Amino acid sequence: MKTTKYNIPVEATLEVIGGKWKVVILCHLKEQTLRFSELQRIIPNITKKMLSQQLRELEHDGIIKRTLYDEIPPKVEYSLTDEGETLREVLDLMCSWGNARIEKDPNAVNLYKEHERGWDKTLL
Amino acid sequence: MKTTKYNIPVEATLEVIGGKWKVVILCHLKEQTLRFSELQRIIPNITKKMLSQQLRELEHDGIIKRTLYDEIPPKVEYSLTDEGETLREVLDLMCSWGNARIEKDPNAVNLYKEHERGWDKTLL
DNA sequence: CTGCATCCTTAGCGATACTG
DNA sequence: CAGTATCGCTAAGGATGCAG
Repeated sequence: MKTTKYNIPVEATLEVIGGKWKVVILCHLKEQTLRFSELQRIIPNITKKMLSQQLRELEHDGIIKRTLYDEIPPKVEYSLTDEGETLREVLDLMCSWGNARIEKDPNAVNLYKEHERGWDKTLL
Repeated sequence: MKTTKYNIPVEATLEVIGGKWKVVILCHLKEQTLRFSELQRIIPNITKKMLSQQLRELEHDGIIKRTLYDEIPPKVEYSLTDEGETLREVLDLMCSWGNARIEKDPNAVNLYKEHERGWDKTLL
């Protein structure tokens, strides 16, 4: 039983979409239903373990829906639930804010954390 | 010079407001200018080190403004910059989404009390 | 009051191997 | 294809003390 008390309501949001990967995953799923392997491909830096873990948590929180097709080979699709759809506005805004920031100053963003690994993926 | 590329633009947003504390800090600062000690008081679980660290990063990223009053004892105020103001929509939405989610969960809503000090240890 | 320095703990995350 | 299991590292985060 969960006995968490929030000091401020936004912590409830962070509990659901916080962490390194969930917003990225949801930003893809809000555009289209995707299979596990498709998510892996368009999120190049995530490991299977993390992807699986984050998807399970999002499913547990009622944000995404997991559809298993009983085929060989297995096929699983992930999509937003109705509850997940209520996040669409938030996700859209976060995406467009990121876009605006990148266009404003493409360099300023990474001046601070020099230690961070650069991603040379051609995919964007 | 190293150039960091994002696989998806929203990662630029996460780089600025990601982590455990920044959204919480900004949700307070979007309502009012606050001193260091005031932030410490209304975010009971944050340590001085983390608060200081997160504030510095937010300042470096141009999101908040640090105003030092040359007094004894020292007085420092934090507020949103114009760039920080562009986050207000995002923050507002995240806050209201959290509110809505709490209201859906009778258990959590009963445990939540705004601006009360510390955690209710009787519930932990 | 506002913070930085130091040391330490933790848990998030990753690499790899394995399974139905 | 879609995961799980195990191990281990590292960076995030925490406790404490010192300083302007």
